[in-house]
Amino acid sequence: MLGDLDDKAVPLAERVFETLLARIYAGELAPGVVVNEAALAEEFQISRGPVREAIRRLQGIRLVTREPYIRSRVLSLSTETARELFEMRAALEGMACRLAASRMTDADIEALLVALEGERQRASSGEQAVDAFDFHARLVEGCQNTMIHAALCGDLYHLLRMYRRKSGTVPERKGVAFDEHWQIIRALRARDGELAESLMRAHINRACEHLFSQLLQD
Amino acid sequence: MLGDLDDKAVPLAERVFETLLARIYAGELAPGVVVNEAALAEEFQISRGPVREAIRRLQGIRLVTREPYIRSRVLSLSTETARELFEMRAALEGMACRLAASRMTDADIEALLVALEGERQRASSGEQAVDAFDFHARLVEGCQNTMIHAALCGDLYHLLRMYRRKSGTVPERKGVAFDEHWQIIRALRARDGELAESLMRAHINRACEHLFSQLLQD
DNA sequence: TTATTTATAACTGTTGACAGTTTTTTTCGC
DNA sequence: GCGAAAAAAACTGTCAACAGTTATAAATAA
Repeated sequence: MLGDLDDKAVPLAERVFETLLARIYAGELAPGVVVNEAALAEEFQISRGPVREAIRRLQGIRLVTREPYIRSRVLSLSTETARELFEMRAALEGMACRLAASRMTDADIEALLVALEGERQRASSGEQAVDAFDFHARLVEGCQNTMIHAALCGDLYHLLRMYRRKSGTVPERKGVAFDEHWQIIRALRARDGELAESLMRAHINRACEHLFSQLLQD
Repeated sequence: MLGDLDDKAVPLAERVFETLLARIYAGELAPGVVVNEAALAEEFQISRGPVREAIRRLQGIRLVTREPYIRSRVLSLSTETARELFEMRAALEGMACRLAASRMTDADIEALLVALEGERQRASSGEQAVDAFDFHARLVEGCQNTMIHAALCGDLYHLLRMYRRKSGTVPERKGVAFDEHWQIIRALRARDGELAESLMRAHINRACEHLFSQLLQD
C-alpha cells in the first residue's frame, strides 16, 4: 500500500507523500475531501508523525488547505484558480521558451524535433502514448533555469493535472497542439526568443480556453 | 524569544517558523550554517516536533537544503541562483504588470502614483524610509492573481532579501529606480500592458546587473 | 606521522501518550 | 417539533522517549 520498498533509507513521510499525491491524482482523494491524519496513520499502520509531515508538504505546494486546528481538505478547483494557473504558466513557460531559444544547443533542438515527429506518428497510428507534456518538460529543461523548472514541473504541474482530471481525460486538441509545437520549434531553430515566447503564450492561452470550454459544460 | 504572544491559538510551529525566518534575514543563521532541530528545541524550551515542522517549511520554500538523515543547512547563495531568481522575477512581475494594466482601477493607479511621489519626497528629505519593494508589492496585488502574488511576495522575496543582505544594504540606485517606476506607472495609465511588461522586465534586469556588480566585488 | 578501522557521540526518523481546540451529538427549555 | 446551551466525540497540537543513521573522535597498523 505504501510503495512497499523495504528501503529503510526512504523516510516514511516521503513515501506517504508520494502515496497521497497519487491518490489525489487518481481522484480517490477528491477536491474538497477532508484529509485525516489519524485515519491515514491507522490505514498505513504507522504513527501520525510521518503522515502529518506528508500532509504539511501537500499544504506547502497548495494542494491541501490549512488553518490551525481546522481539518485539512484537498484543494477544491475553481475556475478562478484555473485562470490564475494559466496566467502563471504563460508567464513562466513563455520566459522559458525565450531563454531556451538562446541556450539550447542545435543538437537539443533537433532531438526535440525528432521526438515531436515520433509522437505525431505514434498518435496517428492509434497509440494513446504519453501525454503532450513531455514537449513542455523538455523545453523547460532547455531554459537552464532550475527555479523555473521546479515551479512548472512541480507545484504548477500538480495543479494542472488536477484540472485535467476534472475536465475528463485529455480531449481532442492533439492535432492542433502538434502544429503549435512545431511552430515553436521553428522559432527556436531561428534563435528567435521573442517569437518563441509569444508563440508559447498563445499556445497556452488556447489550451486554457479549451479547458474552460470543457469545465463549463458541467 | 519566540514572539512571546501568549496566543495559544498560534501553533508553536508557526512561531518557530517566523523566528527562524527572521534569523535568516538578520544573518544570524548565515548561508551554509547547519540548522539543528534538537539545539533549537532546547533553546526555545519546547519539544522537537514543532521545530522540525518549521524547518520542513523552510525546506519547502527552498531556504534550507535537505536530504534524509543529513543535517540541514541554510541555503548558500551562488551567483547562478541569483541569475535564476531574477529571470523568474522578470517573467512573473512582467506578466503581473501586463495584467495590472488592464485590471487596476484608475483610482488604484492614482493611489500608486501618489505613494511613489510621497516616497520620492521622503527619500530626498533624508529619511531612509521603507524600501522600494512596496511599489512592486502594490503592483503585484493589482494584477489580481493570487498565485503570482504568492510566488513573488513569498518564496522569491525571501530569496531576494537574502541576496540584498549579502550584497550590503540597499545601495544608491534609488534615484534611477524612481524614474523607472514612474515610467511604468505612465504605461499603466495608458493601459498599455505590452509596454508596462517590457518596462518592468528592463527595470528588473537593471536591478539584477546592479546586484551582480555588488556581489562580484568580493 | 598518516591512513584505515573501530567505537563513540550527535543528530534525524519514528512512536505512543497526553493536552487543547473544534465539531458533532445530546440535552433541555419553549 | 425547534432552537440554544451543554456534554461528548473527534481531531489537531505538543511532548518525551526510543530506534536508526550519519558524523566525529579514538584506536590501531603501516
